[in-house]
Amino acid sequence: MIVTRFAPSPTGYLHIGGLRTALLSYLWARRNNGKFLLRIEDTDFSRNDEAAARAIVEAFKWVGLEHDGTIEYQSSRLSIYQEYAQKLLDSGKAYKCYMSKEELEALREEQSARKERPKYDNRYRDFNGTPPEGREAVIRIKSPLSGSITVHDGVKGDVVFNVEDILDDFIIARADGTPTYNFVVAVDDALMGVTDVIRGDDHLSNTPKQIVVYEALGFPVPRFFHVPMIHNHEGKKLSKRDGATDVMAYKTLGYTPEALLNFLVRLGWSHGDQEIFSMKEMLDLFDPNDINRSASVYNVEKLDWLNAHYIKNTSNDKLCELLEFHGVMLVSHDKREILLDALKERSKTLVEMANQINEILVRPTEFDEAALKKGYKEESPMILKAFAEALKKAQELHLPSDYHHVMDEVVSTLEIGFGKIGQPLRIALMGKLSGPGLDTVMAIIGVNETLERINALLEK
RNA sequence: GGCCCCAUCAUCUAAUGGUUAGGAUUCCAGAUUUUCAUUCUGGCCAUAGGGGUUCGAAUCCCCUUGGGGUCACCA
Repeated sequence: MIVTRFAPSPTGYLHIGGLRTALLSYLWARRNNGKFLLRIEDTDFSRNDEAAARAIVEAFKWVGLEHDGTIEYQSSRLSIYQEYAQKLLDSGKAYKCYMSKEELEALREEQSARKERPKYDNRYRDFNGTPPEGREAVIRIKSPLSGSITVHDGVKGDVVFNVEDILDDFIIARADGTPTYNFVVAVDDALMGVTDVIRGDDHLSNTPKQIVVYEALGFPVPRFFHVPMIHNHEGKKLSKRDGATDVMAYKTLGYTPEALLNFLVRLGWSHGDQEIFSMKEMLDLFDPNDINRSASVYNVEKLDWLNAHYIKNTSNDKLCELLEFHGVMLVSHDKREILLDALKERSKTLVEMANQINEILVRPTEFDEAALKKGYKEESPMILKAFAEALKKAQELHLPSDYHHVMDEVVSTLEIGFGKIGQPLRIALMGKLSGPGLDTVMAIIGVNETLERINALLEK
């Protein structure tokens, strides 16, 4: 069975890069009828934040990712880590180190001065004398002193690290007894039965340390997939300054989860020329072994295009529901279908769509100056009056085509071009020169409102 | 700086060692639309540089350059 996990540290919200690795882990687990677990890495109590975990779950819920089992909090697993640290102590694979932070600091400075790699000097590795008084010990694990460690990575291939270059006897438990990251990650992944670790490639250089832990404890080493980072326009790691990095911000901005997930799955992964992936297609096709080796730049232009695509292909019922979040209530509107059919073709985001709906439903309070100058001519009032009269005489106006009919009549009796009536009418209805078809707008707001809006412009 | 990773259009990417280096987004032009948007058609744009290996290299090897990541009693 394939077991994957997403293991964020609770920093306040779900990051867009985190959502990507979560998605990939989720897809791979589901595709194999495996399990996708969620673990909150909160061993650093000074940064612990309850609400952050809830924020992550909320974001998962929004995009539709479901994790299996209960959420594991590392802060509630402390006794487990202590137990395994003790095991290593007992078997002589770890030891207590009484060096103070100050001594460590001094050692590092010396080493840097000599242009050496800062590194613990193993002074307590084989210590069995009496410990110095009043010192709390940290626990260090015995790392190999020579040779190399190879990470077999499904994305990067085999990556060989020279032990002398990167390792020392690193700390697995602090002086206050709390365990450190590289230790707990390995212990938890092993205990939770994780078989495939899919995570950002910023963790690649940590992996040898985790392998040291796996091996010391006799745990099997999982498969690793280190997914390249998402970069910003400057080519740096994505940060808050680069716009929306909080997943929930995308909801506020009017993106659909489908578009966002589709966008993220195509960063660093592809399947031929295919751009549109439903969740089912992702589940059928995604394989972490196909992930690209290189980083990709985060660029929302394609997300906009995808979002427009998904809006166009969403049912009106569903759109209605989604638009409520953006303050638009349409359930009881009798021309709902006409309205949504017209606007779903022309909106990149739900926010845009909501705005366009309001532009139609709410009578314009002012008329755009430039539009008046360009589209409201001397003869315009006469034409609008004629159109208003024709509207009053007409019977049974319901569909856009009914209104179009009336426009056609007026245009041919007055022997004018369509633009002569279209531009002033557009200003009357919308207050500006752009927008959906006039016949559609009139069908939505009805005859009375249309006449009122024409009057409002004439009286101006 | 040490170590590690990476390198195809502006961006996301495709190409069993043999293709006029393909698709998508953006951008530009045309068509459609009373307008704007949509849609459709077309166009611009790439193998970082230098050496090898090979009949043949985007693809394999080496070097250079550029970029990124990581080096804690953070995660």
